[in-house]
Amino acid sequence: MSTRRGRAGDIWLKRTGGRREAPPLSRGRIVAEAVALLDEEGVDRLTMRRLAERLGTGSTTLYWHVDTKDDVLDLALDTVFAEAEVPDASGDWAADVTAMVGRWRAVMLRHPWSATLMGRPMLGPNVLARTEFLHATLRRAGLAGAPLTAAAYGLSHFVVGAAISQASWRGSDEPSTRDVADRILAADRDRYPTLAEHGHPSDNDWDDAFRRGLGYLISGIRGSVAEAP
Amino acid sequence: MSTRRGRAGDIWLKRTGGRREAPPLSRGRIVAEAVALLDEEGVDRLTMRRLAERLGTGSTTLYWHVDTKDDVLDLALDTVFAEAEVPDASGDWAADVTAMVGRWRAVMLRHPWSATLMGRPMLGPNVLARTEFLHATLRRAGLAGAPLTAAAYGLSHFVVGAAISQASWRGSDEPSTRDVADRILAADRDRYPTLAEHGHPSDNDWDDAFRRGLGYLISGIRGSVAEAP
DNA sequence: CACACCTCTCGAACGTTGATCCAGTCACTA
DNA sequence: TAGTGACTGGATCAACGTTCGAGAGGTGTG
Repeated sequence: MSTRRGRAGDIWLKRTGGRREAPPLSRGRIVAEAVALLDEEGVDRLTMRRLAERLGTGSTTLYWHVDTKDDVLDLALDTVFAEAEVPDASGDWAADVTAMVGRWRAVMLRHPWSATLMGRPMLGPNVLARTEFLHATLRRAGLAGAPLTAAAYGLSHFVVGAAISQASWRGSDEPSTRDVADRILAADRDRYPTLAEHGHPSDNDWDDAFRRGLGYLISGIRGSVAEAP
Repeated sequence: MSTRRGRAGDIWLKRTGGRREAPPLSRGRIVAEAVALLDEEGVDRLTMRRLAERLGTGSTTLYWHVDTKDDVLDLALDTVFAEAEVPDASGDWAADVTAMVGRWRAVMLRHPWSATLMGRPMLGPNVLARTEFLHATLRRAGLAGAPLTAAAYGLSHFVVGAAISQASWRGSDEPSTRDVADRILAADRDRYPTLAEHGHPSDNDWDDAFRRGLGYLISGIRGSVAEAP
């Protein structure tokens, strides 16, 4: 008998290969799984334990790769923004801005949890790259200084606000926020006459309102660039 | 000796007066204290236990007046919006809108937690009343149908986005988000040239950017009303 | 006076969470 | 063979939102 460290047969319990059989846990795998979990179950179902379970590890293992749960959220948030492709610069700044902002919005609607997470500083590289594109494009349009800042911020505020509003509408469906809202407006029709008259938006209405609203903003920016070139 | 129910002397333990000595716990008192707590310590320090402690009651008592913690947040959120006074309608719709939206923003900056809570459906009476005012004012300006919806939504998206962005900037100061951002931009100056060039906004810059951005939006709306009256 | 009833309070407790401690396991090097 | 550094996870902690059920106080009814 050779000297043994463990019980006989537990070779089969040991992990195989030069490394682990599955790709070893990494920050990247954690974040990717977090995004999947957030997409499937929403932001308040994301638990370190549940996340670890999906990854096939112990929950405490995650803390080797990540400092806190907030870090996971920050990383997940920045990750999804990579989906919003940065358009090539064409000659038409308004078209470029519209394309970028539209994709940005699409990403947030595809991952509704991302909209609700926007209350934290967004300093990830993907977010910054897209903000940089906005600034650069507006600069090419002839803006600079305070007007440039205002235009870039205005556009991003508009997208963020739009995504949050729409996501919060669609997020909760028990017993369908729409019904609740309808009942409120019906009950106090005299208090909110204009609101009640217009009813609540369908998905198409949201898209249309977004396009139009963005149009207002861009035409306002264009006006300011025209009058002081 | 008269017949006694309790032990001798425990009169002093009983509460005095026809009712409790302090005004009895009520939904209103709970919400008011919640707002105070949120203002002082921020959103993730709001605990049912801490809230109850400040009210001098047991934590479980709150659940008689309120169903869940989310209800407290919803109520607190709507409550602060009452601070944004609804302006009297003047002849100038743009001025009215500017006033309303400016006060709305001021409220959210005064209660930064409110900005981060915006990811939930806002159906409280105070929020609705202010949204109604926006709609009604724009209607008086000559808008109707889809353009009206787009304009009203656009304005509220802009305010919400602006407040969230600014609040998230000011919210965390450890070790001052500004420093972190500066370091990131300094490290990757070549990746974010336009961004780095403009630096990060002071409070005055935020105000200025808000005013200008709102100006773009309103002038865009005005343009659309002029060309199709 | 007794009894039932409604409103309101709260201690104990349950299950879950984010996070820490520390004892390990593994591959690699000297 | 011993040692090192990268990585894992079981036990554990304090805190949380919420439920349960036992009550206290006031009001009404006979």
